[in-house]
Amino acid sequence: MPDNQTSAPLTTIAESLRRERTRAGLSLSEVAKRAGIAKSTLSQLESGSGNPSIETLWALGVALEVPFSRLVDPPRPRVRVVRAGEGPGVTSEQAHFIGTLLASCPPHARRDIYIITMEPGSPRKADPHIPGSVEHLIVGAGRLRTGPADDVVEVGAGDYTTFPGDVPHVYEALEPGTWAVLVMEHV
Amino acid sequence: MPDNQTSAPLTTIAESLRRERTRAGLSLSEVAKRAGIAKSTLSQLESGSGNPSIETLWALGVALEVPFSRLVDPPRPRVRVVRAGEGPGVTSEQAHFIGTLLASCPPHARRDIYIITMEPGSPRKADPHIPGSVEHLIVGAGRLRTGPADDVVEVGAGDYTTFPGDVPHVYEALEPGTWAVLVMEHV
DNA sequence: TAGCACCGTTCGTCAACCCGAACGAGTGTA
DNA sequence: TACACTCGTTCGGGTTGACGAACGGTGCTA
Repeated sequence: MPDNQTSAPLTTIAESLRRERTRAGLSLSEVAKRAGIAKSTLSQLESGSGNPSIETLWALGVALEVPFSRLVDPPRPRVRVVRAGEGPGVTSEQAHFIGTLLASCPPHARRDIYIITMEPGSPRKADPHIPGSVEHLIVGAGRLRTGPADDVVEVGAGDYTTFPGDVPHVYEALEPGTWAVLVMEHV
Repeated sequence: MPDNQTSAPLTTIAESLRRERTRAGLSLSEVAKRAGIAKSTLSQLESGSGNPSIETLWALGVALEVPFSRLVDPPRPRVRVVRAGEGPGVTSEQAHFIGTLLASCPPHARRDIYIITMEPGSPRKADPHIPGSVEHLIVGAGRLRTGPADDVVEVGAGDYTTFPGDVPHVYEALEPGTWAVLVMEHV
């Protein structure tokens, strides 16, 4: 049961609207015109005062060209790739030894460890797992195209990537003898 | 640009509300009371007439114990796969794809993921971690001597080993460019 | 400097969302 | 049969969201 219900959605929406709008490089007036709403309404929404209706927020999602859920859910980092040898924060260094923390474990999460081996050919399309699941992948050898169906990345030996597992995602080996460590995380 | 924006959200919300409510086995009155909204409001929403505000829909999401996004996103196919031959060992086999479950995660355990790279030389002696911790190691390349100080094993690329982490243990690379995935498990 | 265009905010007005109450229908019980 | 209870729907009324207009501020141009 993911408790993303705790935080008030209104402030999240306010932040998301302004963030997505500035990211797109659009003015408040322009977005309001595209969405077909009054710019005064959008101004109040971005200031945090207001309780928009679904249709209003939906129109804004269309105008900003972002999926609706991105406006209400806090912007979770989706696909993250750590290339071999450039891990964020070397945590332990001792004689000829380097440790890199790839993903610390959230409380009460469950992580199962797999090794997967693949050969080039038909890409494997994985159905979504239970909501909230996250996949971590470290390539041992070969090259691999993987990630959510709409956001695929290519990783090689030693690379690390993580992405949500509750959406359709793919695995496709690009070289013979490709294998990887897969850590499946359930909430 | 995922075009999940096309379908009208109101009918989707209406269906989602009724579906999630019946799935939970709750009456309309009960859900309305839990959400703190009038049951007339919920009745109109489930009938498709109405354009709820965010706070109203959020309260319903909390009452139904479902993440907010499930009420607005079209019901994604929640395929829960129970593969043939479940259990430790080969769990999934598909065209050019083999998945092997190395270690199923015990409940309420925490697992942190590291990549460690080592060069031959002086072996790294690790002090015991907190009691109950277990280390899982998958070698990406090279060779490695590791394990508790009194029970060292030698592993190569693609090998997996696990041993208790709450006793003194060692890591020693036997070849240049040795690296491995380390999953540290705390209870 | 005056003029213009656009920016984002604030102010009244209207529609509609949300509410409480009342209503008809179904079920179990004395 | 009469009663009590709960179900989900429908009906007036108040609060509020969405709208349009006007406002001050900024940058560009003649």
